[in-house]
Amino acid sequence: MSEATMSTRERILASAHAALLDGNGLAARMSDIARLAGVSRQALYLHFESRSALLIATTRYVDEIEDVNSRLAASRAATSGRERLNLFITAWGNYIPIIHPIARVLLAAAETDAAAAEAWADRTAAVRQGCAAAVAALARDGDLAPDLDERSATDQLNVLQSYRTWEQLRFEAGLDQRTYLDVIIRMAHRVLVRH
Amino acid sequence: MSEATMSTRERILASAHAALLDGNGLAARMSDIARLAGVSRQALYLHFESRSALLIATTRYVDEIEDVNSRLAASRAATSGRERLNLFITAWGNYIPIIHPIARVLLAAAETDAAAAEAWADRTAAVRQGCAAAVAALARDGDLAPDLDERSATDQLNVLQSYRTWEQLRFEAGLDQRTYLDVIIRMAHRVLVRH
DNA sequence: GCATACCTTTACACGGTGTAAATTGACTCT
DNA sequence: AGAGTCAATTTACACCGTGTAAAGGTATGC
Repeated sequence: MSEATMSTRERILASAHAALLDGNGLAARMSDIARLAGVSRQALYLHFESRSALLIATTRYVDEIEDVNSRLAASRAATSGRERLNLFITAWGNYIPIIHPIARVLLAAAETDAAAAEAWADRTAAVRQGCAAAVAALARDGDLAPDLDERSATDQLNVLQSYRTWEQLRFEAGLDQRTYLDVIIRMAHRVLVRH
Repeated sequence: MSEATMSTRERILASAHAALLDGNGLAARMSDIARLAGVSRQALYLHFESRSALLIATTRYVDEIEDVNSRLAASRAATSGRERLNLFITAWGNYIPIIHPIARVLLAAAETDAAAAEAWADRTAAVRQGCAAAVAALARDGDLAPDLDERSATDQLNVLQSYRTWEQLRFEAGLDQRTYLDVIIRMAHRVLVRH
């Protein structure tokens, strides 16, 4: 889809995405996005109610063009619970870097904007469901640590898989993506799997 | 120390603390803090360079009145590495709720303010040191999981002990403080300790 | 040839941070 | 008592970013 054939709305979304990816993420004011899209700042408000609404729409847009669903679908095909755990951690863990730049800003907006907070909550709920499914698969195989109920196991896996944990390990601890995945897989196994 | 005998600077810090504790944490604009301290908004700028500087000073102030140092000192007295791990997790885990309201806002400010970011980095570095010490004590006892080097073990403990992990388990997962501590202690043992 | 949809330009209100300058009041030093 | 100094006050304003408002332009379809 070339620039020219894209609808204005799509161009705005693509530009919001680019602005968020680009340089420190600080350059994503409404006027920056408008300039990138080749449109007036006011045109943004014709398509989106507010900055928050635009950010929320941008996450959905990226989910779509990066096809988050089929990425995660792979893990559902796994036969064993352990395998499913690995595949889910890998699939989600490799998607985090992709939505990170948008999520970062959406999360900041959620601090003051209720709609953004709710949009964020939706996303985390979806991830939690994936965690719950992986835990259920482990339990079905009898591989879940015997002192854990599924709910608590889900909480624990969810923390390991969280966006914030990724941020800390990648940026504060300085791990590369491959090492991050290794570390989380190791932690998840030790925490969740019977041994 | 009564209101009257406190220096203006102290009254400002106490008011900043109160404003941050109080109601959603949203009511901590410079003007709110000034009103609480019974002082003009401009007086705040006589004592602190900027809002960020005031937030940073407030964290130090709270660290002092809550005596974070002696709280953490307890864990250093432990004889075994395992005991030290437990004591450290408990001590820090019980301090997080106390600084949480301030840290929350400081962290938000760090998004755009370099000084705030650095102040935050200082704090996390201090916690990391505590993690490293606990890991070293485990290693000394031969209780560290054999597939871990101390650096990676410190990263992993640090993630479990992080402010963000606490936030997620307390507020997203809905655990109470006691359960949070139990969960983290369990995870830390399974992740770090040889078995 | 007219309506409609879409976008533009210009202008402004609002909230919050930060700066500037002139003024007041109290305390100290000699 | 008077000068100097320090802390705080009042008032006013600049700046930035979001969001609103209104009026004008242009292409497309009927």
